[in-house]
Amino acid sequence: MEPTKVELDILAAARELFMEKGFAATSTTDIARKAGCNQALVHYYYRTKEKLFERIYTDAVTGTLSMISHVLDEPVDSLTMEDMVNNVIDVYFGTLRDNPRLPFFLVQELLLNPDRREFIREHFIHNDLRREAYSKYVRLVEKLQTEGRIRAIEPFDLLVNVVSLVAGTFLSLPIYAGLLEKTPAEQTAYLDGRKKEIKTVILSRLLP
Amino acid sequence: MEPTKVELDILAAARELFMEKGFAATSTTDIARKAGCNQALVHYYYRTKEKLFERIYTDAVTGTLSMISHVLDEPVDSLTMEDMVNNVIDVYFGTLRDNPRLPFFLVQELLLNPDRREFIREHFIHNDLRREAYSKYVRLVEKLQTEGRIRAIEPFDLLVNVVSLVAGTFLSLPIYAGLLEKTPAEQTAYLDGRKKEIKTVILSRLLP
DNA sequence: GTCTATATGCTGATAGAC
DNA sequence: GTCTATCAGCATATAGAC
Repeated sequence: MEPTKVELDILAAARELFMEKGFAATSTTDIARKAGCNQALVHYYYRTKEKLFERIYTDAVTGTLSMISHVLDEPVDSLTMEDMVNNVIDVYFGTLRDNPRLPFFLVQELLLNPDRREFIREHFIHNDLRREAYSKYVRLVEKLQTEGRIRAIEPFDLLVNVVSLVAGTFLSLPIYAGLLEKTPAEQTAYLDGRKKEIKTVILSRLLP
Repeated sequence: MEPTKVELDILAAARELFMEKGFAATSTTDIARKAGCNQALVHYYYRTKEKLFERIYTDAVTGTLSMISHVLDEPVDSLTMEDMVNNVIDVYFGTLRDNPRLPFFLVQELLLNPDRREFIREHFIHNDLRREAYSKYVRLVEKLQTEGRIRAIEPFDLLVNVVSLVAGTFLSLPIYAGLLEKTPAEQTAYLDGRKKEIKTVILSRLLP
């Protein structure tokens, strides 16, 4: 059955509020107000606040994974390491520019609610899309290493490095922007500077 | 006046719970139960949950800053860049090993509650201890750069790089340990591996 | 200082009219 | 499908006995 307009509005409102204030601090009344409907409708469509959250969480995970998977599908033989690193960081940055709180949201709710871990394990760790994307990625890194195009590195380490640096940049953005009172133009300049710096860091680590 | 034992127990219980579940999901009843006293006592000593939180937050910020400041006081002329990077990362890792959720906690509550930003601004951005530590740090980086011991880099970028990589490691630990079902020994090995990798990354970026 | 009792308000969730 | 009305439960915070 086709989802109602209100149904989608509730989903969108909930996503924004969960990202903004976290699961615990968001009430179904907040969600209804933002969606422009009655509080009872939130429960009519999604039954519980928990189920609504799970829907949003899995959507976010799936979206992130398909984004990553897509980047890894690009051919690599004709590209320099510089181009490859550029592509990956550009795509990652582009995605987060539209949704800066996403990595924080994903980690946050994983850390805060132990009851939620089992759920996340099933939908993330045992996720076919993720398994496929990750083994594809590992094969690529090992190939580049065998060909002598990059220095020795554990694929998992490289992944954590990139994710940490990019996510850390977006986490530091509200500190930089909010606390140091920077203009939007300065924020964009900050992100561009960080992007360039991260490329330098990763290339310095990888190149022989 | 000397603080009571119960007063300190409440503070410790609140700190653990805020770090574990976040501000919103922690109730003063939880805190009282963990501290082994009555719920009314929490309010008797700290009046509101918010004030109790602010106390814990400033303590955490001050502790982190004095740790950083202390590392920067070490003499640098007789040290190689390798030694310097080793020292900083070792100290940073050591601190977080005892308190892995600290960086997450600090960022989390800054992001989630806009009302809290003004408070954090006063106690963090305009904090004398922080100003002193940061300008000390900037002078050090500029000195090393002038002497040609490191490549050109913005001091703020280097800071964000190190913090992102180390914090990212501890954020990825519960994912690595909790979701992938790793033993404590494997977790220690993971942290040691990450520490070595981060030193490699930072040195690759810095050395000419 | 420490307790019990309680006030007041908001929460998630449901029942039932339309 | 959408609303109003309402439930039981828990939250923070305080009053007042001891």
